[in-house]
Amino acid sequence: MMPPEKILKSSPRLSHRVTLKDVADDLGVGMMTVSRALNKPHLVAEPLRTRILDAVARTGYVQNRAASGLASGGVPLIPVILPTLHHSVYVPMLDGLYSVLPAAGFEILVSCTEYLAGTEETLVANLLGWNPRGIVLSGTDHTSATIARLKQAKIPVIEVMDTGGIPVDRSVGFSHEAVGITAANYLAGLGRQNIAYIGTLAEIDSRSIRRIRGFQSTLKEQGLPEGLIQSSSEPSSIGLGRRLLIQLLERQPATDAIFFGNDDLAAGALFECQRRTIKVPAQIALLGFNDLEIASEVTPTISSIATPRREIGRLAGELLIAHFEGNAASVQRSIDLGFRLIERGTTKIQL
Amino acid sequence: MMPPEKILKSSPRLSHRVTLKDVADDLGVGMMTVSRALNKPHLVAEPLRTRILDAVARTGYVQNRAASGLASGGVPLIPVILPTLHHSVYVPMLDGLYSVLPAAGFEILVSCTEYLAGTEETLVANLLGWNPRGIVLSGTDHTSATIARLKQAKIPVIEVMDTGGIPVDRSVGFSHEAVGITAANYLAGLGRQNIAYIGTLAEIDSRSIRRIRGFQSTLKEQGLPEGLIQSSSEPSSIGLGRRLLIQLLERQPATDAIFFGNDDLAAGALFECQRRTIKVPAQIALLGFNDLEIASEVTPTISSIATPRREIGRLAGELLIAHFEGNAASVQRSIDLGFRLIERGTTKIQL
DNA sequence: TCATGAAATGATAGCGCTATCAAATGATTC
DNA sequence: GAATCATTTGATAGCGCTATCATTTCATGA
Repeated sequence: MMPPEKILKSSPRLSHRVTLKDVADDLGVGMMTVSRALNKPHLVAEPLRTRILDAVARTGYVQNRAASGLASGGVPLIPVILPTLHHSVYVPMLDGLYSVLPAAGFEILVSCTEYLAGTEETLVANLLGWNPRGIVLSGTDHTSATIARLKQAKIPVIEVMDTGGIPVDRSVGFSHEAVGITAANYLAGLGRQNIAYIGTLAEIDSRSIRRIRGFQSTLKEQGLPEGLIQSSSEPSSIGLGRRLLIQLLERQPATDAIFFGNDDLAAGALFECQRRTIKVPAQIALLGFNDLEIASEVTPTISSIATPRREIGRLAGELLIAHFEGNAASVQRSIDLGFRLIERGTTKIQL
Repeated sequence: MMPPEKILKSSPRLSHRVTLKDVADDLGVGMMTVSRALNKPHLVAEPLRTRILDAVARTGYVQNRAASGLASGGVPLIPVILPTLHHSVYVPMLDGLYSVLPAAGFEILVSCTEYLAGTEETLVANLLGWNPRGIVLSGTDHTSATIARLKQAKIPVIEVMDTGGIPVDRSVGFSHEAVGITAANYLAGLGRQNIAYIGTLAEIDSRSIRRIRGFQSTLKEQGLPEGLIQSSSEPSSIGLGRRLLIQLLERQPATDAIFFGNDDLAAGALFECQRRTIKVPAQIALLGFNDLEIASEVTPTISSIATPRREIGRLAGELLIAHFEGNAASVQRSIDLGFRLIERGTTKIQL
């Protein structure tokens, strides 16, 4: 009688996928050679390499990323945590990242916090579970648990869009406080007396807070009354700009200049002014932020503060790559790419 | 003399991360118990479970997703492939997915093809390498290699935004051809004679092609001249709408109605009409598509065809979950959620 | 009292890949 | 022709986790 066969423990498989071994056996070569032909082609001699790549194409083999990531101790992945995709502010930043990272072999994984407190902490923990090679976050305000985790991960961390705090590792952006200062100085310089701010999350979002801080302190310096803040926790949109303008004018009908947290808000306010036949800029000057497309397409065109979002993304990507190539040490921790005030029709009578 | 010690092969580690074993040893329990406490808490008795969760929090343990995915034969991940994030058309669809998938334990991984041919094929291959539990694609046009891979993966595939082709597995969307028919019938019904189409990627994007097909065939039925098509390969934007209008009017100054491939194009065209003091809708009627926010915020408001993008995303997510729970068999393969024409100021004089 | 089985926990074997080292092969030099 | 070295390929041991089965514990009833 035969001895009882040892029953093989079978691990689950969603379906029998073609594995490295299948390809290797098919050609009668070692698994490592196939692995090399795919990952480090220069280490495999020409005739074999071609045969292997053919076999890969023929069998439809796809690398199992989980296995690869486990074996090599990390995944060529860069998670990017954004506040939201509901307005297009962060898309150019993503473009910047996409313009350099994929070419260097990194995949980008986009996630959004939707400005919800605590979301970032969970996201960071989850994303670090992938063992990514680096990570990109928005802003420099994070819970201490998040900061601890990021430091523990020992991977490059790039915080984008803001240079206002102390970076965990490196930051690339611009100073929101300086934006607030520039806006207030500019509007005050136009001779405006009652300068207000319309934005979202004025007390929650740290970038808004910094902008408002710079704005208020400058108004004070200029001997002007403290600016009214009209804010909402809704995401920024044209309609919201319209509604916040209505609310603001109820509180302070004498308002003669407004700085906005985003151009879509400014556009909404402009539309509402036009509806009410309030003359812009004669009666109220409007200054937007971010230089979104809509600002230069409406009539009158909306003055705005242009932010180098695409460049921020690109530089963030380049810093990561520099880090992986081992020459990042010399770079300063916080890189300020500045911003640019663009004077258009809503603050200046166009000839 | 001691025998030469076998030198342990060391695998690389980006940094010593806390592992399951660390947590287990710390508490003097088995690894499986810790794993269970995290993944199937009901299988671990109360006092121990709490101790384990405490230890996890204390040590900052994060599950290694690659190891977990490898061991369990798949990752609770749903990749979503979109055409682009450069306009906000697809964001509500994402919202819909986010409203159901994370609650059911799935992570969402967003990627974009940017309408580049071949990108989708590469993306699908890469993404399937994660062994995801399901996948969401835009549209029903894919290369045969992509279709083959998707079928081979044996996971649910949901194609969203379009019901025009034969789905690989299931599709949720609406008929772009019906949109074109509705638009043409509506504008013809207003008595317009020279009806044109302004859009992007008119010959490349299959959804545009289908819309145009329905549009042209309906004009023909109505005994109207073939509609002029003014198209560009740039991404849709306000400025592009303005430029395409200029080009169109050069080709055919008698144009009295235009159907647009997206509302931002319609807005740009409206702005250009206003600049040229062309009366809208008296001289030219404008009909947009997608009912983006800008359509209802400009003056006159832009008539548009509203598409149920959020619902499409939500339903796609629900179909996936139904599949995982084993009760998807009864659902029809292609679900048409329809669309709605919204009559506003650019096609109808408002009282 | 002891069988009986449910509930809780643990030991073990891979998942599919890559790092590492060993071996084989070929090229080069004296 | 042998020694030396670079190039190419292969065998093996994990990476950290979970599925599976084995074991232990404990309540239950005859």
